[in-house]
Amino acid sequence: MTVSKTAEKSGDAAKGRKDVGDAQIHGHAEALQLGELSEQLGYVLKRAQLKVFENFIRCMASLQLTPAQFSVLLLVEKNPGRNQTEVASTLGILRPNFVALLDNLESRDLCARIRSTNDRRSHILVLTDKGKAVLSRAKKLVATKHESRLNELLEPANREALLQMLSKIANEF
Amino acid sequence: MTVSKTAEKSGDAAKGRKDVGDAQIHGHAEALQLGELSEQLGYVLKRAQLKVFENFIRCMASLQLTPAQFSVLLLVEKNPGRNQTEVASTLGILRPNFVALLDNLESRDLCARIRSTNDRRSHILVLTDKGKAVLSRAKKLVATKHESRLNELLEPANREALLQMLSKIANEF
DNA sequence: TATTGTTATACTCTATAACTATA
DNA sequence: TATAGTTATAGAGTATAACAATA
Repeated sequence: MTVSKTAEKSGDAAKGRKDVGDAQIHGHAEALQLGELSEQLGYVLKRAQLKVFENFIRCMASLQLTPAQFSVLLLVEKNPGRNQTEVASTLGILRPNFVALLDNLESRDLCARIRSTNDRRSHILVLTDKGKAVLSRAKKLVATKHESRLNELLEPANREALLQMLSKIANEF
Repeated sequence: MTVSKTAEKSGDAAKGRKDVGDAQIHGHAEALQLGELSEQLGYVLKRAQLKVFENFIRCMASLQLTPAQFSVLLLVEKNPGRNQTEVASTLGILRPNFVALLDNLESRDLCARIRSTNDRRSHILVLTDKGKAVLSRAKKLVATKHESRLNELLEPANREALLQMLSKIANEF
């Protein structure tokens, strides 16, 4: 919302000179001061989230899996036999919006809708063999390319603390 | 992307019973297992971010300020006299998308565009008196309603560590 | 009557190209 | 020629209402 994916240049910062004569003539080259913005949790959270998604998408380019698609595959693998409503609502996806997402995964033969015999209104979701194979490769990519990048930035203990705090916010805020 | 704003009920969890007979007949009532999803930084980050924005918007309802609008007011207050391109790009907002956002703030007399005398292509941005007053009230609302809520959840030291890790991710990932 | 999956639709955010006025 | 602000437009993501099939 506040933040886009490109446009990250952010100017070339003040080069340590005292006079601003150049800026007066040719325009300000100095980066703006973020001030209180850098203390705003929502702002920093949003920018961090965009960066992480961006990196995720880049790491998954060869498999063409978005974060949302990956989350569906993970959840269906862990909970085979659940219906669309259950899977969608667990992920916070509205049922109408889940249809196109599933159409995509199904058309790529990654997952399948099966009419439930108990309740013929329901579509039970399962991963196809190809879906399982792709998910397995996806997990490896996440581990070797995506998470490894994160581990360079944060200490393992910090990484765990970060996840725990974010979960707390997600669940209790 | 993976996550919507409503649809947060997430089922009423398993009630500690052993048999799943009821589920077999009337459908699964048990919550799905998140599994590896709860360890995915991107997933947790996104859900936390949505919760924080949701709360922010609720806290700001009386002033009708979105997170994006608040971030613009904060940045212009801290850096008066910069032009649209500078402010927008600092916030990661694309220039074309910044126009409507500014139109809105200007129509509410919160900020003003002033044609620069140095470079008549540029619009210098400043807060109006009303803009300063509204921003001041907004900051108080953020402190008393929004941040106070966060402080109930996290220890002050943890809050600072969280912000620092998120900044690191936002800037270096 | 209620629920599942679905369609249609609208609104917001984000992204790109191209115009205008200035430089 | 290049840049600032703007317009138009397209694409995601998200939201609500309503329908057919089934319970």
